[in-house]
Amino acid sequence: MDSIDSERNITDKYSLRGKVFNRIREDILSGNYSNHDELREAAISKKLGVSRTPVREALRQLELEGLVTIIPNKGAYVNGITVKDVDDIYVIRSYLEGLCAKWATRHITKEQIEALEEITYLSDFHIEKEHWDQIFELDNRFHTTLYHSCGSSILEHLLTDYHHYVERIRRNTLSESGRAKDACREHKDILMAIKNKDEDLAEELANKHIVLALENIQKQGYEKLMIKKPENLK
Amino acid sequence: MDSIDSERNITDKYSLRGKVFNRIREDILSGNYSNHDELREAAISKKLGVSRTPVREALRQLELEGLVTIIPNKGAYVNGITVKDVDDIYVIRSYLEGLCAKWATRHITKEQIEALEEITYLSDFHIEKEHWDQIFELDNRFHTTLYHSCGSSILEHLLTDYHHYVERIRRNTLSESGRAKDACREHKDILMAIKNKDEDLAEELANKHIVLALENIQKQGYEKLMIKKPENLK
DNA sequence: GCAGATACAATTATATACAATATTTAATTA
DNA sequence: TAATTAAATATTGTATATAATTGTATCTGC
Repeated sequence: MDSIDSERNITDKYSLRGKVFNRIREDILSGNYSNHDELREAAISKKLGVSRTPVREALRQLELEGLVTIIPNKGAYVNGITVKDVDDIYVIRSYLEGLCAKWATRHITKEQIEALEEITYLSDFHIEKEHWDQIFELDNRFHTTLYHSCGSSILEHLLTDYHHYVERIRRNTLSESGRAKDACREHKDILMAIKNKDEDLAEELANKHIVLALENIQKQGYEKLMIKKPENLK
Repeated sequence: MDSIDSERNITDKYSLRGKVFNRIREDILSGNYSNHDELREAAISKKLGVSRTPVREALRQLELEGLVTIIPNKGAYVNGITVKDVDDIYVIRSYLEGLCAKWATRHITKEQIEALEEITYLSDFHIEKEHWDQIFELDNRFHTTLYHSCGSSILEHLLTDYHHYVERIRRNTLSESGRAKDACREHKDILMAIKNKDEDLAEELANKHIVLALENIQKQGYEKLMIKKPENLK
């Protein structure tokens, strides 16, 4: 049940192009395509029952996102996400989530703090019950709320992108290990530092939170995590 | 003479869409459009003498880049770059350029070091002669070479994007102040740290390099820097 | 004069048609 | 047979046509 709203913006929900974009993106990130696979417009449009136009637009966007490479007059090719990419993204995220927490300390509102408190509170409940979908959903909401509270649309945009990029792997780590409990503990610590207006501590803790997440992934081994999901594509 | 190659990839040079993309992007970044201006497909395609298709594809890409907001079935609107955006980008860059220098220390090749040495050497010459175009060009090359040498395509992609984003403002600071000389000095120090395999120092210096650049911008005042360029659009 | 309905104009969204380019296959020649 | 060229085929690039949506102005009834 991929229930979290993967949409990057309103467009995606209402336009064909948005749906095509999300679909191809999802297929790449979840491993339904292999690296360097050729993405033929006609084939995709036929498979999805639309014309080539929305497919083209989606491919162009995916190119900008870095998930697809387009060679003019030749074709579009999958830029699969490698193990090294995941490592790099986590390190980059560790820096930026730190910065985000720091800025959030300055800009966060009362309402946002309360939202974060509710999230961590609820997380405890679902972790106890091992409701993996809800745990993942809440983890997402914690981070995106924090991104929004930092007061920088630039940083929010960037972190949201990366967060999404490693969505699949994050979902797996949260459910297939004891990571969820630790993560929730770390969330609470970060939130406490923010509430105490200690921006340096908030930065340090948020940074460490991502470093620990990466270490957890590495401990589990990537093979298990980046496995192809046997989705029925019909 | 906007001579530096603004192309993000090969596509841009050969396809209409790429040209349209670069043109609109350039117009937004240089202030030829005002914030929240509506970008009508028909008008742009007519102005540039192409059909609506490549214009649409370009607008979709610019949406992903964050420079344009698209409201479904309504229109595309300019997301101008604000003073706060510039500040944020510089702070984000300071973190990431630091990380880049750190990684470069581990992954840089002999040839790349030599390229960087040549760049700083040449810079001295052109700074002496106040050849602003060449100075800017060399500054670009120093940074992009460093981005490439860090061994992470993800980080390279990201930094290249931001570098481009603030291109106009960077060009102005380098030419309208004594910043060029300082910047070159800092480049040399960073390079020296990398050569000495001191990754922590390299990170610190690269970080500081961007912080100083921002302080310089703030000292000059943004108004002067973000001024609309009176390009003749014909 | 105003609230709501309706028709019309403007604009985007998608589909289709056509053109340009690249790739493959087959034929031809040394 | 191997290499080269030419025709056929497939694929992308661009333009145009049609459908759907939104915004606006006008009209109607009160």
